[in-house]
Amino acid sequence: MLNTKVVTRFAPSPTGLMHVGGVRTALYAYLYAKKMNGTFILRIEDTDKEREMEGSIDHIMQSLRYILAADETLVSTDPWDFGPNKTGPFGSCVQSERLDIYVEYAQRLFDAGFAYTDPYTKEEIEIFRTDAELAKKPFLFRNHRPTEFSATWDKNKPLRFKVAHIERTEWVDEVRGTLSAGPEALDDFILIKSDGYPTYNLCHIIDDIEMGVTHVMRGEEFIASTPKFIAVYKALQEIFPEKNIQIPVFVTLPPILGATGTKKLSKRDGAKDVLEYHTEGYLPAALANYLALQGWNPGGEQEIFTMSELIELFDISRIQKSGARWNEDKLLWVNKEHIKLLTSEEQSIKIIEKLPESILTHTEFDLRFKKVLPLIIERISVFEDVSTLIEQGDIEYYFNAPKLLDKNLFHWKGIVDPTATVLRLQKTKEVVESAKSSDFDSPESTKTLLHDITEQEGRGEILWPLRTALSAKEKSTDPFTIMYIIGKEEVIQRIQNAINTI
RNA sequence: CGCCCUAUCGUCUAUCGGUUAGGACACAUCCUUCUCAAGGAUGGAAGCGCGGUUCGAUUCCGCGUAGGGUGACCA
Repeated sequence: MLNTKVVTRFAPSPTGLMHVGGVRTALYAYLYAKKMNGTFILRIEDTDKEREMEGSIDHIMQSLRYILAADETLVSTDPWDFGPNKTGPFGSCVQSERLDIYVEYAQRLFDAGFAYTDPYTKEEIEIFRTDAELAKKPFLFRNHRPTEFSATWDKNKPLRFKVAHIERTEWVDEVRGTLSAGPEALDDFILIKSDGYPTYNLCHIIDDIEMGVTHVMRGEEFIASTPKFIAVYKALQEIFPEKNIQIPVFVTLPPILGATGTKKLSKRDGAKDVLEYHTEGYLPAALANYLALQGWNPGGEQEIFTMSELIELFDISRIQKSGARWNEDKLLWVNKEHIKLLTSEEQSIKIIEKLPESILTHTEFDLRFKKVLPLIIERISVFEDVSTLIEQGDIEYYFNAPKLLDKNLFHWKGIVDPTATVLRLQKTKEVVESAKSSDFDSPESTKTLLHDITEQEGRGEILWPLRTALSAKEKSTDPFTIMYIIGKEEVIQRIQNAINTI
């Protein structure tokens, strides 16, 4: 009985910070696993001890926890079924803890004649390579393959895979269709380095087999080496017929291009550490939404999706072939749309945690905040924008009377006429003083309250100085809304302050 | 130099041989009784080129062209 359960994996090497390209690969693997009720594995490929970076594994885990927190059905804090902190039936998910397994496989490959000790030094190989280059010929190690092989594996030297059949390779990629490569793509490559560490080429295949991985999602940089991997699979199938080894389904993902240039996204192109998006207040659901659409789409015209919708709709056959350029403007828009999707409680929590004491301690805070919330929401794209609004004094005036008034700001269209401006403010104040409290029930009712005076005196003539008196800002929310928020008494006070200033 | 992949508005994309080639982001203009914001309306904007198959090609095929990947004791 064949086990048909889908198993996907994300297998980064801990050599630096995660950026959005890597996270998207993880996201697709996750979406597909969830859609198929399968298993998602986070595997750490840390066999290159020279390039490994301290703290990188932790950073990878944090990054995945951040973006996959978008999955509202997730109960655990860890989105992976198996990972560096959770071993599976196959053992550890960290390759450096699985070295024995690789050596065992390598020995079997050696015994079966699929691997041999590389007799050359690095320097000798380098000479072969430059010779080939000078002769304008492609370099193939197998042209220098020794004619006789030692009977025992010399572990002080690299172990090379011996390609059994030098021939054209053809395979099916779920995204690209039938792919093929000529025999030039096949060469003898290193399985185990002279330092005893196995290479990616060997480990990832063994792990995929041992972990039962059914679908391998990765970037197009791996297309070129796929014939080599297939050759290893074939050798292993021959050695271990009882294991019923299946070649996984290959799913090639298109590259994410930098905002400028034509190359794959890199740090040079402004690729940010994924956790920076966290710091900047991007919602996991928004980043997942945008990222999912960067190289895939379900057809149709909907653009905003929740994580469960993405899981529901995700479909390998609709993954894009060509690269997608990273567009931070659109990401910002997607985030804004997701902020709107939150409940007002969720929005409030995110905003309140950024507000200063001077606002939080206001006696009418709860009452006013409820009215202010939608005004803030329509002015932000990420929650971090709230901090900017605060710095610019765009929130303070909803709560506290402005302290510094610029007397030049009160004059409509810059026509400096203090007498006229004071007179209009005076008249406005009188209207407000005679108002009923119900006139402050909504922005519409305050507008009605001022209807007659604005008609008589002119809209700009009345509203500009009034709004300036209320907010002390050149640009702000309209006066009707501010009046509704702060109430009759405070409106009168602020107008009086303005009159006194002018 | 070899092997390989890709190609629709500025960007992300829809179309699965027949459409006035649609949507979104960005941009511009207008509306929304002052300024912003948000919202609405409108607009400009695309099938890389040449052949072939077909009654008909953005779509299928070939050749160019352009961009990209790969050819590590990296992954």
